Amino acid sequence: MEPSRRDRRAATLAEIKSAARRLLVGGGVAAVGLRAVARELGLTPPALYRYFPSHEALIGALIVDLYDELTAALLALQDNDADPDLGARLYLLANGLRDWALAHPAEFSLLFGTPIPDPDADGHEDLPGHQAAMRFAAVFKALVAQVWHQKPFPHPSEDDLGPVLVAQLARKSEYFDGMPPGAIYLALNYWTRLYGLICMEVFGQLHWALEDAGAYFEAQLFEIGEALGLDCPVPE
Amino acid sequence: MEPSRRDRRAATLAEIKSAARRLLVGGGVAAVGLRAVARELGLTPPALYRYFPSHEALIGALIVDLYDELTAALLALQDNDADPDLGARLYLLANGLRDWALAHPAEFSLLFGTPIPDPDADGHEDLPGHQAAMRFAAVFKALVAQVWHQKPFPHPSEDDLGPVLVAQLARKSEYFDGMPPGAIYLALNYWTRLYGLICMEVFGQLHWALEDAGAYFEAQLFEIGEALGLDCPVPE
DNA sequence: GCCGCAGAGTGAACAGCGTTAACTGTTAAC
DNA sequence: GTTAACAGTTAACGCTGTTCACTCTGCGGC
Repeated sequence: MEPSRRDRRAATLAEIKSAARRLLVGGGVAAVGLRAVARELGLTPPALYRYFPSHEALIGALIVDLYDELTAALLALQDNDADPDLGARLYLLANGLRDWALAHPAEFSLLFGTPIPDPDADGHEDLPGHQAAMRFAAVFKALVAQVWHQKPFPHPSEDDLGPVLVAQLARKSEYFDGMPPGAIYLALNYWTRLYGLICMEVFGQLHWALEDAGAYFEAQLFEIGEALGLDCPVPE
Repeated sequence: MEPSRRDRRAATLAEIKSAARRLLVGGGVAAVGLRAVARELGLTPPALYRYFPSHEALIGALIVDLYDELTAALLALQDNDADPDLGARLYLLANGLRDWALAHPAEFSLLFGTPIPDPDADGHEDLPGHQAAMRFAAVFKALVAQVWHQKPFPHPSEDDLGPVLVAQLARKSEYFDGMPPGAIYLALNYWTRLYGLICMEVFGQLHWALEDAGAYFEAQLFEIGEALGLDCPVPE
């Protein structure tokens, strides 16, 4: 059976994204040019406009794909190792993110590197990457919420945080499956520190102090896990 | 007295960098083009090659200037408010960095946003921005070291950190004015968390959770200051 | 079974980019 | 007063994303 017209279109579309990614890992975002992609699969630049309305759209599609791939990888990691201990699962997740980032620095840079300051644009919530990013974030959020609901961890009181911060955190209580502001604060801390740490390592900003940040990351992971009331496994 | 030849050269050089910065704040790094700068001061693009050997060099000079400006601003902040309490000074410094970042997001992005993964280049230590960045970092380092030497804060033992991490940290003991690995670890934490936090806020990655990260930053600053044994002033 | 139309792809072109080369004035120095 | 360095220009090259007009191919409707 010959490939139908739609199949052929889907196939070349996949080829385009494949070539784009190959260029990405080879030379960073800057190397993913319209002409370079076209050159890669032996056709002329305007031909790509049959598949993407612009260069930016191509990059956007690439971003979505990468987010989904990362999300799937993390979910698979969770499923494969069905440890009943949620702390161990969170530990696995955090390490999985770091491993992915270190194994795919170019892709990680595209996803998490300087996502444009975006001054005060309101309608920036429906740009392609945003939903995929939310799906990715939801993986961590879900697990942290599970941890909370299994064994609520000690968290700062509302008096400690102050009314302004509490009001903002409380607004996210629904999203965090009913967690109280103090617990959301700790969840936010977890993400903030994990994210910051991985970014700094991948982007080489820790290099001046530590040539191999692995041990430091491990120690930090233990610290931030502790804040969530779980004694993370430190597998020597 | 007429301006000498050297003065004129210095003047246009300053004009170039001024125009470059104007474009930077107006439209981000991408807006700082050779032709755009030339257009800004009414001359042709090749004329700029009398002042900078390449576009990259121009950006590099801009980076150095911005680092120095930021460093000077932080030092001035320290001098103006000569609080003898080192904790208060560190608090002031951290807040000063955040204020500068929020007031100059485009400049901050240029300095701290995704500084190229830079795979395994060895000779990247002498690129223009690096020394300026080190001078900037030294401001924080010096103050933290002062804090330590005034009143050594409790720090994790070498057994807690593990031999691998301790070995790496110990290598920086000289740079950190003789602080022990455990204390350097906490100093590194301070910088890591402060830096990560500000980046996330400026780059809008906290926006999904907090529309105004000020209160959150304040709370975090208190936390990370606590780790250095200082009870940070929580004003009002 | 032929027609027609949508889709895929091409070639030429445009505007903008960083950069280079050859050239023209001005200006300071010996 | 001559000379040489300097600031600046014009023209051009190769690169980028993008558009337009065009061709060719193959599937669907009559």
